[in-house]
Amino acid sequence: MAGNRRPAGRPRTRILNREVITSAARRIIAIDGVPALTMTRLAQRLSVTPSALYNHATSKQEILRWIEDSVMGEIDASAFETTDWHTALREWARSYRDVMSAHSELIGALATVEVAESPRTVAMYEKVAAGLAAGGWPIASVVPLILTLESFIYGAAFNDHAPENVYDTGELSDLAPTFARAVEAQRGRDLRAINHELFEIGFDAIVDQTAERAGVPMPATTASA
Amino acid sequence: MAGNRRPAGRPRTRILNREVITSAARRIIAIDGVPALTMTRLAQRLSVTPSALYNHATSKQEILRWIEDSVMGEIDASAFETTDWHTALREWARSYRDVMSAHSELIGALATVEVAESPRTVAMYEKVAAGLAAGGWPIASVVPLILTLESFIYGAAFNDHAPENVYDTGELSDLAPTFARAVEAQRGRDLRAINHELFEIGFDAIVDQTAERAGVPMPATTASA
DNA sequence: ACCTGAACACCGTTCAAGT
DNA sequence: ACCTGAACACCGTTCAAGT
Repeated sequence: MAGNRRPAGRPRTRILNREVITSAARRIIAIDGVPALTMTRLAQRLSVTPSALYNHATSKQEILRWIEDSVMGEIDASAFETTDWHTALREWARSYRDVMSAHSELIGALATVEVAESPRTVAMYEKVAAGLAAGGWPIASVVPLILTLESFIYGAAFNDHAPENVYDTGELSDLAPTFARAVEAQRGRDLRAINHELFEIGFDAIVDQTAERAGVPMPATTASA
Repeated sequence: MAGNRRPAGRPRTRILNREVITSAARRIIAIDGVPALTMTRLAQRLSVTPSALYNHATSKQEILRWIEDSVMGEIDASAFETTDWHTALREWARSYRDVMSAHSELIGALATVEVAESPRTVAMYEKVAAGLAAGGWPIASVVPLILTLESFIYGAAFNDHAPENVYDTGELSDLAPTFARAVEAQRGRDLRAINHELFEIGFDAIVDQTAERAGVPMPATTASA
């Protein structure tokens, strides 16, 4: 028995696991972006050979899924435990938007991945689903609502990421006089601020209409922080 | 003079250009997906050596931008020429959603690219901007409206692409009983149809609220095909 | 059980050499 | 002006060999 335990004083050398790999990978992405995440670079950060990683992950794709779950775990759905569903849903949506916005590089990779092996992601959805159900939403309307809001949230995160000059027409402005004028009218305005303002409008619009359609009454006291 | 012209009967061998490269690339993506688009594969399709492509495009990235412009050019904004802005905007949004949905693999790559060297994209935006301006929209509200709708459209296209089982919790369903039940309640229902229905709701909600805010009256006869 | 080191089949891109 | 062919510096992944 005792022979199986590592001798005292000898440093542990087996340090690779999902958690440690995920956080090293996220650090690389945070510093140098998604394209910088290579198996070689990741192995270097972990003081290990690239092939060693394959003892813990079956592929780079799997590591990307770990990262996704890790990011989704940052979304704050705790408001469902403390306030009415409408307020909680808004705070969740904002948090979701902010998290996705901060990791917009990943959106393309993340959006189509299944949720099956992603414990933190599933936990997040559970909080939302439970909160909505407790708030009077019929179970059959929960997924459609989440789907629609996610649509909007992903899109909003995209726009947050968009460079200031996405709409610059460059040499083509002669061909697009009205559009060029419309773009010019935004010059100097904070696109991000506009975007966030529009997010609130869109959120209210979607939730109000969906709730009405599902026959769900608004909570008595709707805070709108 | 005559000496510069290619001799009759000799086949032209210089056939590479933006158009021909773009369409070959799109065909590869259509058949085998985005990952299958490599410079080698593209060159093969064009009966040419990979390095030959670099006489026409400065990088693979540039070719991806050509593809983006080509895809955006398929969005139908012609309704602005024939009907009121509200109906036209809806038809444009549906077309945009359908085009993005059909090319959802590209969304991640496309969303952050500038519009500067993209003539068909700019032409599409011009139709929308001109139509809105003619319909009474203040020029300063045009870009914000487009931004918000694009948010929603991209998100909706994402959801169209989502596999049926995105929300399957797998072995984790014990940890997420309510969410698992909510997902189960959708089983057998056509997610795509639900998604399209919700798209209309979201669209109306966003446009109505944004128009009201901008002080734009609805057109007298709003068709809702 | 886990890591190394060599190898494999690819990538995108460059560049001298040809016509 | 445009294409070829060889080369370069990478990729992700596999696998026998070690401990």
